Amino acid sequence: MQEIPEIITSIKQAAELTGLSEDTIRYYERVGLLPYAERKANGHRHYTRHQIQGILFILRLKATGMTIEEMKRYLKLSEQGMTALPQRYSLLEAHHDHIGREIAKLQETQRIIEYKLKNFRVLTEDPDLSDPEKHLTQGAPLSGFSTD
Amino acid sequence: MQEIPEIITSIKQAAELTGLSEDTIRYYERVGLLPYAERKANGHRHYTRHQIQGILFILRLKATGMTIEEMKRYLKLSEQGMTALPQRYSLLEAHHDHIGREIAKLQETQRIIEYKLKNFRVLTEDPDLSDPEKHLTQGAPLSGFSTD
DNA sequence: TTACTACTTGGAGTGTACTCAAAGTCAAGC
DNA sequence: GCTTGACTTTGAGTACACTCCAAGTAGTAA
Repeated sequence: MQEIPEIITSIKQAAELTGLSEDTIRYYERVGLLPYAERKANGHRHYTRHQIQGILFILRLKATGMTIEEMKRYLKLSEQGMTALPQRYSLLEAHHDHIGREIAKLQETQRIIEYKLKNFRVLTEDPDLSDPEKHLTQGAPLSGFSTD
Repeated sequence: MQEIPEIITSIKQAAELTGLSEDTIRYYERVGLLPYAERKANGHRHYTRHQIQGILFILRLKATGMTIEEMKRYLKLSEQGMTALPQRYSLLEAHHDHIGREIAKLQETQRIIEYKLKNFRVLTEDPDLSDPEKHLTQGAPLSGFSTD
């Protein structure tokens, strides 16, 4: 991660710091995920370090599968400060649980893939063995469709 | 999970067994993710247990973030049988790694959320504390944008 | 025979999240 | 003064994965 300067003087720089495209930053502003950015005399956007950190936090939420609308809801609650604390808490908690379930699903799929990879390895050690997916197809004929 | 019968006599039943909608099953067939399903005399689709298991495996891959095109690529390799084994292996391995990185990202986000939740709890125990997001904003003024 | 239900097809429409293009402004360098 | 480049805006277009719809057919039930 690079050092974020105190003031960010262009959308290009903001894009570089966040990894978003300039178009995406404008798009996020347009749909209300980002607040209307302040403009310089010539109309060009500029940002504070804090705003860039805000974008980076949004990207964290996004990476967890939050939609733009969900993120907007959360940010709106944040704007309301302490009064919306309980809502913010339960929203974050629900999202935490959601991520937990996501992780569990991914891990189970990883286990399936590991099992299949192990079978592939057996196959290459002893080239006379049959289809590595048999445990999934339960001996049914492949009929033009392979289940691995 | 319910028991899958040997033959599945309608798309409706296939939809029930897989959790997909009938439209989605037809869509998958249309785009080539599923092979052209056999038809009865009246033109209605029917399936074997094996084909349903194929759909269920596809759903596993899908759940890991594979696109339809990626799944098609993999299934195509599977059709080629043993000759494409090395390609299948490395494709699965790459996908396994991909999932691993996904999991790591999600876990990091979970840790961030846990940290924030902990701060929220401190707040409600002692209502005189300030913004729970301060560790993320590094004391910058909120300027209409909250980073949590 | 009529009604109803369950399917069929091809094609159009939807939601999400961008992504691109056109036309214009502004400041700097030659 | 002219060109170049970096931005601005609005609006249209794209990619993906469905989802819906209209028109038609086949089989069953009254």
